[in-house]
Amino acid sequence: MKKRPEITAQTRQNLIDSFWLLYCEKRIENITVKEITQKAGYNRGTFYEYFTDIYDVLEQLEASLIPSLDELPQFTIQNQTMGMPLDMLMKLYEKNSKYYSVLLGDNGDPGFASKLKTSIKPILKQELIQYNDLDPIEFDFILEYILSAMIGIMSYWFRNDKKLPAEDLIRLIQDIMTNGVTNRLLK
Amino acid sequence: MKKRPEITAQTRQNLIDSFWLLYCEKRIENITVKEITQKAGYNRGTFYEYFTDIYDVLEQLEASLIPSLDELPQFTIQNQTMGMPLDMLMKLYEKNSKYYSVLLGDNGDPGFASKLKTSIKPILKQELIQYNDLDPIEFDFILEYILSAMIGIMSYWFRNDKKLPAEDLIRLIQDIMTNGVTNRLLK
DNA sequence: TTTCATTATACAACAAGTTGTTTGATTATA
DNA sequence: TATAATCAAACAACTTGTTGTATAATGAAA
Repeated sequence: MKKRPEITAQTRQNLIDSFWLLYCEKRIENITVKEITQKAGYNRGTFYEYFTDIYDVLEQLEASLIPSLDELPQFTIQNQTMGMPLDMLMKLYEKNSKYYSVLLGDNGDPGFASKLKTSIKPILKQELIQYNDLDPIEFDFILEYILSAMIGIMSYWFRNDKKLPAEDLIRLIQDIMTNGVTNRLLK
Repeated sequence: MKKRPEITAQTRQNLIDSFWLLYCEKRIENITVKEITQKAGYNRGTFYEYFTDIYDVLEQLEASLIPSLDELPQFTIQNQTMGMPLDMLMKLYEKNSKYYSVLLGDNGDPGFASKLKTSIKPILKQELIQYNDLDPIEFDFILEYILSAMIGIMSYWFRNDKKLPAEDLIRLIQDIMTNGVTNRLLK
């Protein structure tokens, strides 16, 4: 198998691309193998040479979008001051916005947000753990809080065509994170 | 049709219940009408007397889980001090935890979180708008931030069998919201 | 270089299962 | 007894995953 990588890689990618076009339009459960292969110009059977089923396409695609530890921008308190994972997430999002805004949106995959959090948590943890003596459990909750908020607000930002200038958004989040949301809300 | 509401309401509920048992086990697209009606002890045709298709069941179920404006606990700055929507969401979640933890979980429906946010936002907005002079757009971002964080951390809490005592969780969130997350993280 | 067997790639056709609908028959209740 | 509620059976249309087959690129032998 796979003795002609240029060809199979191309076919694979064509199928993924067609899948993505459909995924942007409708829920995954309404996508058929027939549609994908027709759009890509292949026989339906060919699909099964590359994927076990439609969910396999999504999984493979998602896997390629989850940053591995070493390719994530290195994160230290020094270079990030307070920014926390803000920059990291921002860059990640920017780089893959085409996919992220859909996967993290209303018709996306709730599992993807989890995968993303899971991949980022260890990095933050490792760096932050030395600066506090929090109960590990409580620490996890705080991380979950931060990442949920960030992913939520970033998705909102992309969804709404970046109505707010990027600088304003960053300033806003940083302010909320350092001074609390209450102060900002109650003047 | 529907001249004997007691009976039809019961049937409807039985079908929804069976659907829910299956939904807790597997992805919605692998659920068949046959399975639902078999589990509930009805003929397959009966299903179509009540729902147009399987997604219709989920939609109807979700609709019953989204609080309407008037049934939401009234929220005022006075009685909530800083708590913001915390108590509100907490009670809502507690009341429907059986469904919320699944719908908001990894295999849930990403659209449900949106629906929930959309239903809560106006209430917060209405009450909070008078206490600040924020730019409306920025205001929306802050709301999105808060609700994403809250829903995220609450889901995490339920998913992990409430490892943290409820009081601790509430105190934690309130602290983060009033004093910022940074302070808590960096001792 | 040319030939030819190998095999990677893609295809067409298949059985099995689901969907949503329809028709007409059973219950049971009011 | 009239009819609401459910059931049984059958339907065409569609999707799925698999199997066996054709095409064409590859590389070793002549």
